[in-house]
Amino acid sequence: MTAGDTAVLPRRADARRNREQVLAAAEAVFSERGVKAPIEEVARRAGVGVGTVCRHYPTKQALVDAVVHRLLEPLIERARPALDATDPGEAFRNFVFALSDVQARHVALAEQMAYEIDGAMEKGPLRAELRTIANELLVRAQAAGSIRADIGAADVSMLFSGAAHATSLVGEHQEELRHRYVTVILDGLRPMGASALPGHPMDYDEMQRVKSVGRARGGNTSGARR
Amino acid sequence: MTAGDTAVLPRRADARRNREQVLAAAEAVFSERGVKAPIEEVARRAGVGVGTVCRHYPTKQALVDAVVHRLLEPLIERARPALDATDPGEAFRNFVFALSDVQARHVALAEQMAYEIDGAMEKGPLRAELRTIANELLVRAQAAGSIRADIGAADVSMLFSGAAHATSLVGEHQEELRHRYVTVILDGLRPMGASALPGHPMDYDEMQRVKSVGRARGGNTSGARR
DNA sequence: CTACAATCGGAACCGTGATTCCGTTTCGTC
DNA sequence: GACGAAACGGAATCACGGTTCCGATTGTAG
Repeated sequence: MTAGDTAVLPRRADARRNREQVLAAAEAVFSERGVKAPIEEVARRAGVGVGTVCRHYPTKQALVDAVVHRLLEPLIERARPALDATDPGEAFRNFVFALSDVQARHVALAEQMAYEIDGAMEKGPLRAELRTIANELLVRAQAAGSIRADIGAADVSMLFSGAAHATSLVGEHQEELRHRYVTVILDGLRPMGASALPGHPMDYDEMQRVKSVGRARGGNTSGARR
Repeated sequence: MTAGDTAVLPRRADARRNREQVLAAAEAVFSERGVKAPIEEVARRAGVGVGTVCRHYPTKQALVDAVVHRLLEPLIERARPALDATDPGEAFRNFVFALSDVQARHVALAEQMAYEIDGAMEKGPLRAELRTIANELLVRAQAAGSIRADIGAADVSMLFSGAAHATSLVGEHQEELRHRYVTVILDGLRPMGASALPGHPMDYDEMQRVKSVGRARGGNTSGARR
């Protein structure tokens, strides 16, 4: 089930227990204080020493990856059945809400990973599957006329991850706010009376390409230097 | 005019020149590599030593603040006349595009500042003015029936800063993408056939309050720990 | 119960980056 | 052109956080 802990599992029972506690602690700490939270904090929360954390996850990045993996899994479980839904528009909207919930819990993670180390971008079969599903849901919703046609799956990702990111900065009402903004964006994605958009629909492959350009030299390649 | 360099200006000509060069370099470096870029990089780009940078801006945060200040100023210049525009809806839309351009150039900065050190949140009279203008533009657009009524100025900020953030992760087509997403969100903000939103319109004062709650203890106060 | 290997805890080590210090250089005045 | 103060550069200092190491501890097979 947990295909992510590809590393050989510890032999001893207490080790396995600790490994799990560390992962849980990391998830909590990272969503509260962001990925920048020191490992020592994770260790303390897990009730173990730093040495233990570092033995189980030899590098901080490895720990981050593991946490992300753990967040993605349930999302996919929830999303897969949506492919058989009767109303594609409804299915898409539900998925988007679910996605934004997860993203909101680990914006800091996703971000770091997305444009810094990249990390699980290609590695994760989970990520690939998530994308496939998201794409499928979008296309069906578009075919059903529930979503404007001039939008790609990557556009959707960005729009909603942006909303998740924005709300992650506040302390209270996060959930409510996020849903508020997701709703607004969904309204903007309806086909009726949609304004003309500059550019063209962006799919995941192109986003990938376009991101790597950015990573090569900083981040802002468009526009001239001042 | 430059009310931000509140620190006593250097007496000597070359010092003033350097100060300016440092600021320009910082703006460039920060938008390219993010606020995390080392001071030494800024110094190199400005063609001065680190010591010089640190003398002019005694702390890195001070440097960041100064850069933000410099970005806000022209935006306000552009926004003020919009208050007299004939079409409030159009004025609002224009302002939003302008705002998103600036935000996109310093997401990293704004972010850092907004939820970490907070910094200029109350200090900056510029920020206050920007808010006032933004709020006014929104209210007028709503009164004119161009924008849905169940939205507050802080909602608008968050939505668009989210869009800016999302696009900041890519390397190419930033400008185009950002406008793409801003357009989608603006479509979502139209009154016609708007979906019901959870929660209530959020203004800047409440956002302020709600953010400080978050800062007190990490960031995720909503929902129980796992 | 014992012995051994797997684990653990946390101190020591290392690299990175902000800040400080001080001998040297440059500006502005007389 | 000479002098004193202002500013400079960059090496030294300091703080912080990830990673490594090793003596102490603990689970488990026999």
